[in-house]
Amino acid sequence: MAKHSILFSPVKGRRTFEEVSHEIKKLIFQGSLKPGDKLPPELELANQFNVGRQTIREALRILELSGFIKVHKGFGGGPVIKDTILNQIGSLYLDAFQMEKITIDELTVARYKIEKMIIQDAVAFADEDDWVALSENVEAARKKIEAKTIALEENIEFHKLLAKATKNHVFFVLVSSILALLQELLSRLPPDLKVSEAAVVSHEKLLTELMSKKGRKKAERILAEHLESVKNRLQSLPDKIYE
Amino acid sequence: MAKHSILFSPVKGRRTFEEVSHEIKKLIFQGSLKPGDKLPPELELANQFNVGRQTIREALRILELSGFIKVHKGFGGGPVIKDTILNQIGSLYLDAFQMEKITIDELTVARYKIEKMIIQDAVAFADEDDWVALSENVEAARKKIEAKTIALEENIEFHKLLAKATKNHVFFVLVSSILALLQELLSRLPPDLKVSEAAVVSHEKLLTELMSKKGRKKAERILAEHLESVKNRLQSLPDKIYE
DNA sequence: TCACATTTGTCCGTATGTATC
DNA sequence: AGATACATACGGACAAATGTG
Repeated sequence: MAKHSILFSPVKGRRTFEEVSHEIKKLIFQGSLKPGDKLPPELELANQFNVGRQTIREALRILELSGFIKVHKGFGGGPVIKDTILNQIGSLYLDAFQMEKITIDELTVARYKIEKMIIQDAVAFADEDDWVALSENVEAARKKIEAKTIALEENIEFHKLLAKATKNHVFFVLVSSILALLQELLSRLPPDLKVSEAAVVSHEKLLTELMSKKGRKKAERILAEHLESVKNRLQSLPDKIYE
Repeated sequence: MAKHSILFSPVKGRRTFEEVSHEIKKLIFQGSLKPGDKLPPELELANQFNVGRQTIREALRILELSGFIKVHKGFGGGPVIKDTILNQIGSLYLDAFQMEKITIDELTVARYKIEKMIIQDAVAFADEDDWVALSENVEAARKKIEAKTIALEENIEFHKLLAKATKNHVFFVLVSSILALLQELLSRLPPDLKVSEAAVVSHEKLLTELMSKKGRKKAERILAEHLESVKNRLQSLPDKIYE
């Protein structure tokens, strides 16, 4: 028993489906349920928790929206544990950004300032593994471009790897959620190979400057130009995302 | 009709309850549904959308978790539109916090760097209204302290007002979501009048320095000390938030 | 305090759609 | 192509909570 009752979640007024989703979350946090693991089908979950199917379904909706599971239909389907919940935060940000009437310009400015801060910490704290991961990323992106396919995932991943190199998980979460938003927005534009290639080139230059550990100022300039081009691309989006 | 078909959300594989929640979201974004407005009861929603009640309930779960509505039980109850969805992001961050094994230390460092960046923009872009709002905030907090009650909401609000003064909504959303997480964590600690008062004093000093427009360096130092004390308070939290 | 109406919360039975074998 | 196993969705029923008279 803890000294104070500070670690108990409120039970009063807790609905059954909240109880169920909380229990499953707990198993995930404890590591009993790992990414890729399959949960039993709804009917068996209902039996095991001794609740109705509707209750299970509402619990699954919560877990799904929170990003903990993905539900597959059909034979051999059912709820599967996902590997990250960060993308889900991004979609909530998308709603928040819509409600706060955020402009592409504000997004670009904020992203530039935050990522500028991040590359400072990245060069300070990155280890060999980080540089390898970043190099492999631009290499993979380059190969995709040469195969005439766009490298959206790799280009997004590049910025996540930078954030990871700071060794601060908060930056990683913040950048990941902003990037999830960005990916949402970019996915609404028609794919463009040239734009994708330009991004890869920017990343290559940026990485070179960062690794030289002397060209931080130049790296900042490359970052600014890179984000500006993304911004221009975003400008062609319609104002309202919800039709 | 738009030039490209980029503004259509995917309909493929869209489940009915997603369709319903999307429609209601749309009404909120359009302003047809404003905060405080009541949605019809589940059964009538089911009739209006011509779907079953189960479908409506799953749609409501999504809207609830996303922070768009709050559901009240009993007579005169039903779904009510909320005024902000930002707080909801905090609880998702709480999950990410657990999943990504974020430490109090990382949180403090990240918050300091981001808020440092924010006060730079705040002094640059704040107008008279912002300074008035900030002054009124510390005044209200001071009065609460003198009445021997803690000023948690005011102290959280102070940092939101700073972010608002940057005139960049992205910073506001980012800071709001981090603060929502912070509030979640602090609410798990027993209230402490002295700590709350110390925070108010810090805010007063910080504001004075910012308004003098000369003491930015000093303001940064005050901010650092202030966040450090919040950090020390958070250290007493148990490791696992989920019991 | 006591009914009473309203609305959410929960369960069950059944039917349909869908992906895999 | 057909059978299987699963999610999805509908309708009806009752319990529990909540505000009203």
